[in-house]
Amino acid sequence: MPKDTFFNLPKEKQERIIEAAIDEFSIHPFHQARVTAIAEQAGIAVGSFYQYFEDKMDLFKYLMESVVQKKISYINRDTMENKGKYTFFQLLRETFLSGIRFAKENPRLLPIGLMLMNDKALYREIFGEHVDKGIDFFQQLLEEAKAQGEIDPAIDPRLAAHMIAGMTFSLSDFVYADGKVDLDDMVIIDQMLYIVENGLKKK
Amino acid sequence: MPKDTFFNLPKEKQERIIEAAIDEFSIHPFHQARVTAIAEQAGIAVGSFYQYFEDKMDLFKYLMESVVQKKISYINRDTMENKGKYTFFQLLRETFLSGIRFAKENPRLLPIGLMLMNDKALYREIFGEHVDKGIDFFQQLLEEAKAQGEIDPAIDPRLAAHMIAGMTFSLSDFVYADGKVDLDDMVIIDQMLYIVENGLKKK
Amino acid sequence: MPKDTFFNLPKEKQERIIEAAIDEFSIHPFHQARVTAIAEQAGIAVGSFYQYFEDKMDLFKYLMESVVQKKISYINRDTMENKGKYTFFQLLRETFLSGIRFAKENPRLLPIGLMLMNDKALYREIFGEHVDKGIDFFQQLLEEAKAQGEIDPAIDPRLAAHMIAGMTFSLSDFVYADGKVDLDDMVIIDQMLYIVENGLKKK
Amino acid sequence: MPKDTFFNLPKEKQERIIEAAIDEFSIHPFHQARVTAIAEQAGIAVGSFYQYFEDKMDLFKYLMESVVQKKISYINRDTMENKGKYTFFQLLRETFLSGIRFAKENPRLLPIGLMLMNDKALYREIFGEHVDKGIDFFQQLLEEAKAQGEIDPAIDPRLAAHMIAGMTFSLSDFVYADGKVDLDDMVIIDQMLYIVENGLKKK
DNA sequence: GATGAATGAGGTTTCATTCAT
DNA sequence: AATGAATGAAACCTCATTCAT
Repeated sequence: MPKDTFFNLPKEKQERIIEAAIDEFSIHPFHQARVTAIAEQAGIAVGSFYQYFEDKMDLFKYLMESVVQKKISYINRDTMENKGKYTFFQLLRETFLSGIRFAKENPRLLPIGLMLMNDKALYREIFGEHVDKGIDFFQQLLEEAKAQGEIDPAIDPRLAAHMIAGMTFSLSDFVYADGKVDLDDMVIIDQMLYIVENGLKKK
Repeated sequence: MPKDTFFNLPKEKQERIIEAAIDEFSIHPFHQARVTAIAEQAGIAVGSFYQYFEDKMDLFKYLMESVVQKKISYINRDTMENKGKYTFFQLLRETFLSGIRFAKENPRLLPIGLMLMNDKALYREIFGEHVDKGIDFFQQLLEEAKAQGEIDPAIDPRLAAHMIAGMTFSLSDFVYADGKVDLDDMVIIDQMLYIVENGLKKK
Repeated sequence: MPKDTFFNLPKEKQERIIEAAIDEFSIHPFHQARVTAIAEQAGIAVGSFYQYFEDKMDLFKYLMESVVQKKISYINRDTMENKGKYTFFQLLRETFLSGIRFAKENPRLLPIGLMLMNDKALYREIFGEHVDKGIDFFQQLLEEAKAQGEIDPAIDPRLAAHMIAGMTFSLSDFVYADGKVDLDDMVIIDQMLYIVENGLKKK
Repeated sequence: MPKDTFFNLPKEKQERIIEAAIDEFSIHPFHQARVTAIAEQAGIAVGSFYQYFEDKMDLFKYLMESVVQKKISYINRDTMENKGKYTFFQLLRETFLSGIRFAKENPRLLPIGLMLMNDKALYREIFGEHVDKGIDFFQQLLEEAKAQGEIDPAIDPRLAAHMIAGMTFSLSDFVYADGKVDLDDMVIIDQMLYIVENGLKKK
């Protein structure tokens, strides 16, 4: 956790530091990211950095937790409130939509998350043992949907959850990284869902 | 490229070095991986390392290119020869199967690939600007299949290619990392294909 | 020398700062002692510290000089006033007694003094070139006693002074640090003096 | 323990490094001593330092253990072999003599030992919990001598041991630090012993 | 070719001191 | 006077790479 001194800073300065950190961490994996670079970019002295944060890891953890919070809030805000009213595929649509919006509005966060995902040692240090929450989330949705008869009974929910979770990565990646795309978001989502829906729904 | 001295080494020694490198790079991201550790593990002197390779990057590039070659060869060997005889979904099945076999037989390569995937600066240094070959590959298959009328004409091939490429990651991940699985590989593949096929095929 | 601002402080606050300093310096050698820790412990801001003292050394010097003053006053108060009435060995007894009382009442000062004693560079910076005052003190007493015929004429006063000064260290150390002791202070002193007296007195 | 690389070095280079270390540690307390200064003085690169030693503490521990070994060897060589033939006071004389010779021949080691003595935390890290061996040594000698009837039965051996151990410090200090001395070593020793003997021996 | 010691740039972190309020 | 954030010079230590044998 950042020290109080950090939170006492004017919002604008907090922003600058966080932005600088995101810049650095989105280009370099954790161990390669340099505190000096962050401080420089943020326009503060290295010493100041250590007034605000315990150490490099402290900032990184804070960043990661913020990202998770932020991402969850994106989804929750739009989607979860109306969970009851939606069919599984409608929920999925909302979730994808949130995911895309998040990716578009925070493009540099994605690589950081991905790097973290693939440095198991680091991941564990930050989130502990528990595996990807996203997969669990989709699995539960799928099980409920299956119980409701929305989903083809032949389908294994955990496997399908893995696939869908993977797709959200592809999706984000697709939207912001692939230069060749000219479809607009809605169309992309609808295309994806069309495929997924046909793939999963009860016939 | 490794120096001639490396290729003049007895195969057995080459192997030992490559294995040691894979060990190290599969645990640590490139910049965190230590030349000394590789040399130690391989049972050679650090000085020798620099007789064989220009520097750390030289070895890493070589490794990555080998992996790509190896992965392609896995797929080619079993699949591509019979490309003409298969339907798209049969080809996909073969491809997935090869992918799983590759992942199972070379489990330590996966994390290396993933780390690389997400360190854009590094990725570019090694593979240049060109994006993921896998996506291009699936896109081409899909376009051909669409032309043959196997695929729902409403589907955008590039998007679908992205999704499928993403799935191969999920797949590998699922197969060897998710402790909860007790399905055997064949069943997993069939389940996945069942979903994909329903999602994509012409109705 | 502390600045005027320090002496203008309410006594209670001065005390708090001095106590905090003693705490810190008795645990860590000078260079290891942290100004921040002292300020924290004293409940003042770091900035304030520098309103009161030129720098860390300024406080330390002041502390050391106070200690010397205090120690001398301990001895003087009880002993020196009656210097004329006592024999050398009685004086010595009083001095030892004062020393023990001082050590018991100010246990944290001892380690500071010892550390200082052994960091010659520091010692010189604080007390200049002049050597241990304690030795001079005992030497003078001894010379007077020798003149009075109390002391064995074969004895070299400076050497004996060194020995006695050394003993005061052992004594303090013995009294408050050696767990195995169960003699009470008086007995210890008397034992020591018994030895010293037999060693020195004219036969 | 230094690494093998250190012991594989030519003796001359080992010497140079040890000398440089003694230089630095005899001027500055452990935490203030700079690895860079040692390396510079020894004419090696900082990196090399870390090829030879685990870290600064590693070198320091090695140094301290060497000192203890060396000091013990000084005493043993001359004294302990003939332990049976000597009276207590003769043994003491030999011990003092060894002590002085050691101090004269290794003048810079003394301050290091003293600094260590007074940084309890450090002392414990290096020698563990066990208290000053010197005191135990003298205590045992005293008890044996008391049993033999050499020592005044009124004397408490532990207290006397403390005093004598303290004297060895004063002694070393006296010999090499006090500019005013012009007595030669033998005379000093004899003077001291004269006092001690009169103080302790049975009447 | 093989070895492993030697090198030194570079990274993180600490902390005395200054500064602005 | 009081505050506590800001500063930046060091310090320790790592490790890719070079060098000498």
